[in-house]
Amino acid sequence: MNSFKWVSIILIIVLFAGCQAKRQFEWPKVQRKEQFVQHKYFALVYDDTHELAKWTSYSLDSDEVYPYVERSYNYRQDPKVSTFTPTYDDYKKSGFDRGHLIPARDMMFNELAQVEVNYMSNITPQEPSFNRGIWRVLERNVRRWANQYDSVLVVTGPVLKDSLPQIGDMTQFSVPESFFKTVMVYNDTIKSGIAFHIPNRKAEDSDIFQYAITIDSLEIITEMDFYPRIPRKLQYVEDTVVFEHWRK
DNA sequence: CTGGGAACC
DNA sequence: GGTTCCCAG
Repeated sequence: MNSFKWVSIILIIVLFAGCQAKRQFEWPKVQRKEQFVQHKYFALVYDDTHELAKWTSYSLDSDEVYPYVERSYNYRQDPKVSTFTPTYDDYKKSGFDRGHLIPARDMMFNELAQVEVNYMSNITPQEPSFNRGIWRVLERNVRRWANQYDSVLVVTGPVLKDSLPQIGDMTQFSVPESFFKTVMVYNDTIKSGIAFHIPNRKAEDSDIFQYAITIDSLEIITEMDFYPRIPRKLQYVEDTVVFEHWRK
């Protein structure tokens, strides 16, 4: 009886540790003092000086790409962000799109996902020609890769730095000069990563691969550690881009 | 909520 | 033409 009790406890600890490791693998390293928010379908860190998310992280599986619910335009305050975020009205007549970091289209597999994706913490000011142009093409490719590889891990964010231009009436927030996205395929068959760094303006080149870089290079630009739990032996996933894995 | 625009397949 | 980013009213 006693040994059964101990075996149970150890089993629970091992299972818990396993779950923790698996989940943590999905998002970048969280620094001290950062405001980390965990929703059901994605995680983010909110930057209170820029009043934007510093990064968002989610996984997209092939069976989530098919839309089951309608697209919502109900932009609400993120209940899990303790500080006040910019409002819907702050973007009115600003000349910028309310651009999603995690695409609304990727969270149409159920109602809660669609509610969460429209929280203002996931919204950033994007030049319309950027958001509706090359950014959308990149997002469409992410869905293609999710279908192709069953599941992808995606980290998306604005490149935040000092002295960005500010907009907003109620809440002042920064207008990023560029955005990034990392995509990681990590399963038993294939392990491969790619990053994109694209200016927040009409793209000179419509080919997304002109903006592709290694995850390592993006880590230098953003001063972030995107996949802190990746084993040392698999470092090539971050320091190389195998374009054949990503091109059609 | 409806209509329309732009970019890109 | 269809899809998917949106905005304005």
